[in-house]
Amino acid sequence: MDTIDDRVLRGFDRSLPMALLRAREAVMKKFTPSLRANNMSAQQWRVIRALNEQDGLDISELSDRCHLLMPSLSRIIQNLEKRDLVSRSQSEEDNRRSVINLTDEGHAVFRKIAPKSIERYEFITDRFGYGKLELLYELLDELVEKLQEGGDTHDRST
Amino acid sequence: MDTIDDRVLRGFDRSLPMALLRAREAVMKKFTPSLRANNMSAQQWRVIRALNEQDGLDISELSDRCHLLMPSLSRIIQNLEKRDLVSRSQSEEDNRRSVINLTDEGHAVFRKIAPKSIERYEFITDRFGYGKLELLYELLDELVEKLQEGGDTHDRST
DNA sequence: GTGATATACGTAACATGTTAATAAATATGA
DNA sequence: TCATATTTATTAACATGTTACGTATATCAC
Repeated sequence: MDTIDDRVLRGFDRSLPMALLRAREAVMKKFTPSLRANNMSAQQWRVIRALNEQDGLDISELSDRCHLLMPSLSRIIQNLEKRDLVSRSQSEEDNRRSVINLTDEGHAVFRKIAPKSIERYEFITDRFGYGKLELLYELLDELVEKLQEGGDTHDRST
Repeated sequence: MDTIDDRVLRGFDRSLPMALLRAREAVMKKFTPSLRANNMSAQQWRVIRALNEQDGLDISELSDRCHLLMPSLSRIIQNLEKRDLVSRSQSEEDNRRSVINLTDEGHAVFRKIAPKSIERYEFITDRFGYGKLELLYELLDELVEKLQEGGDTHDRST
């Protein structure tokens, strides 16, 4: 095994990205079947859920809120549109923007899946503990915040 | 906004999968350019890194350690093989298994990228704090453990 | 107003995620 | 031994991740 600069790279299975990935997989694992039973991917569900919270978002805002890149979202919207779960209209003030709305059928799908999502959250809170869950949220938020704070000056690629 | 069973679904941007996703994105963000500069994807790097830790793994073991599904890994190995970063040989005891080894060129790529990875870890530790980082690891591990522990009986899809 | 810039959205091309189906080798049990 | 089941790996097909590029509209500088 190669070592670098007299330092050793953190053990692979102890790396932060892997730990986060594993946690995400564990959290999603038992919820995905509920989605698939309704022909929904996790990403499509994110869009539906975001629109349920606030209807009439444009694609850029959806991209931000769902953490989906524009090209992915573009295809996802087309897919959902084809299935009549969302509808698209032109913005009045800015002709570049498309405004996306949840159709009645879209709302129906949301109401069908949401209880499963709530169940899952309750199960996780139950198993892991409310306090630890809140602590985890705080740590994750703080991590993101600290990594964004000005600089990252050791990398000039931006 | 629809509500379900008198309960409301946790705010979208406060959901656990999203928090984990955001954290992972933040952690990876400044490291990806180092990978791309060497024509490496994050997944390809995982494979290289796993093989550097222990050479001669078969594809199933790589799948476990890298958290890559077999079909993805199958394509990734083919890609790396084409670029002479890994080599493939047949297992003696079990003719179904392929044994994957890092080539000299593969080791060279590892040694080229690894310092950037170490830098990134040090930066994160510096910004976030060693204690908090360890606490985060513990919480993530415990979360995975608690969610796996027998049952998940509220979902019968397995 | 006109021309340069920036923004919103889309497509292209390739890599990966994900489920299903398949082939080949091995293990199991009658 | 032989049929059957299991394991290992691949491919197919489609959705998504990711970067690069194109197009239309909007904004800004002058």
